[in-house]
Amino acid sequence: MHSIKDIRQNPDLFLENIKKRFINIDLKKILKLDENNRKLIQQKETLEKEKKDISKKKDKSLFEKSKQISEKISKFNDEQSIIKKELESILSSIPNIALKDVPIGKDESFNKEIFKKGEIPEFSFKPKSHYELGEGLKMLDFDLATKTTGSRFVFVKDKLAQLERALANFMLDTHTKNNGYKEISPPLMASDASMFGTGQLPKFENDQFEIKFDESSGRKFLIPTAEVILTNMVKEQIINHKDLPMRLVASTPCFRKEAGSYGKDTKGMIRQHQFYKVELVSIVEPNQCLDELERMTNCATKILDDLKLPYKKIILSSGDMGFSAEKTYDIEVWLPSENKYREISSCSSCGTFQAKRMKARYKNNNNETNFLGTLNGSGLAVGRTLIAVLENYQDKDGSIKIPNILKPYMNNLDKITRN
RNA sequence: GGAGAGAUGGCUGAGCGGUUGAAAGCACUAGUCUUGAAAACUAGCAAAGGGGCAACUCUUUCCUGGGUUCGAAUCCCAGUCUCUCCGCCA
Repeated sequence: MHSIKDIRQNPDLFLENIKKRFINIDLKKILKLDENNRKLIQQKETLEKEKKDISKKKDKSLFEKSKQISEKISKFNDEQSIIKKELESILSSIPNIALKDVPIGKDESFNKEIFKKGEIPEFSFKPKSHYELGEGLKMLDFDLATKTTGSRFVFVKDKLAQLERALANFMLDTHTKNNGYKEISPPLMASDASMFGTGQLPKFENDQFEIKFDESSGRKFLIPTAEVILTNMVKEQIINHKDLPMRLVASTPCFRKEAGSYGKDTKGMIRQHQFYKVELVSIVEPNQCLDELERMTNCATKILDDLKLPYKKIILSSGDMGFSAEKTYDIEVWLPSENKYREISSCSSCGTFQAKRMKARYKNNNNETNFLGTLNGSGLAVGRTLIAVLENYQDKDGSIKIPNILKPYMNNLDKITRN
């Protein structure tokens, strides 16, 4: 959320930044609302002062006047709160501003590659897709999921289920032991306020699964990513700078409607309503955001290095970035069957954008209270990593070699073959 | 599901109709002392918003929303959340 103060003080800069995002914002309307809002506040405060003075004097002859003032105040109050609400609703649906080094462009075609790494495997045969491999092994079952649940779900069975768990555990171990992240096992549902805090609400409500509770309780949503719940751990708090940075990692299921992607990736488990993801979240002083983003991205790519999976790192263009991000790196892993790279991680700095929505602050060493910086990144998407392992480690007979680093997690199994 | 208790500043915790933005303690910051540190002492220390070039000043805020009153952290109503005990249950 952008603060109206910043917009008021520097409308041109703001307008320019908004253009980079290729969205329409009626800046004039915002400024007009702000002006009216402040005018009403002034009028209201003058009356409030008057009223306060009367009650301090305790002069009975003025009591009647004070009553009249109260009525006037409540009129101004009503008027002002309407304007304030409108102003806030506009402000809350404006995305974060892209940083200077973010390539400008309206969609993913303007994303820029930073580097490629790893050896693309050569096959003496035509490499199969992960779902052909998984179904061949009888360890991925999409039809069964359709029967029990519906489309975009999958049963992972037997050794592949174990492999999926091995991947998540390997990632968690790496991030906790080597990268300084604290492991969290969080709730998988979040309140509407938390969803607002990280930016899923109000604009992207259609992508979220809402859970029906008893009528008296507040709205709750299945988390689309652990980012929501981990980031909101500092919501409405004032953190001591000595406790920063906070680095959190969680392996959780994620739930997404994928509303806007009908017909996209309908085959296989690339795009599911439910998938496991190991998520990294960092809470830092705002001036540390960019350094932390590099660090976090390195933590993510290290997993791929260890798994010996080929990947490339790209920086997203201004138009392709998520709502809350000011700068985003995507990591894309090589999928032989598609003969291209596919997203497996996305690491973003959100600057103070989410913190302002969450009212998450910290005291710096001058004892001043400021908004925190927040970052999030996948480290990595477990389901897609499973896909990448299947496809990159496949043999001609449809069996899957186990990456060396995962063997301790797989009882030293070398290979997954059909039973 | 039944019966109670509570929600106050970064934290703990007083206040229960009138300079209370709010005692006290802890934490934090600065200073004195010390070779340094600790301890002790002294001082400072809430947030949001408005006005002003600024010094500064005004308003709001004691869970949320209503109400009573000239005046509410304090009284009344509704709601949310938390805790304790009993029951039920993974």
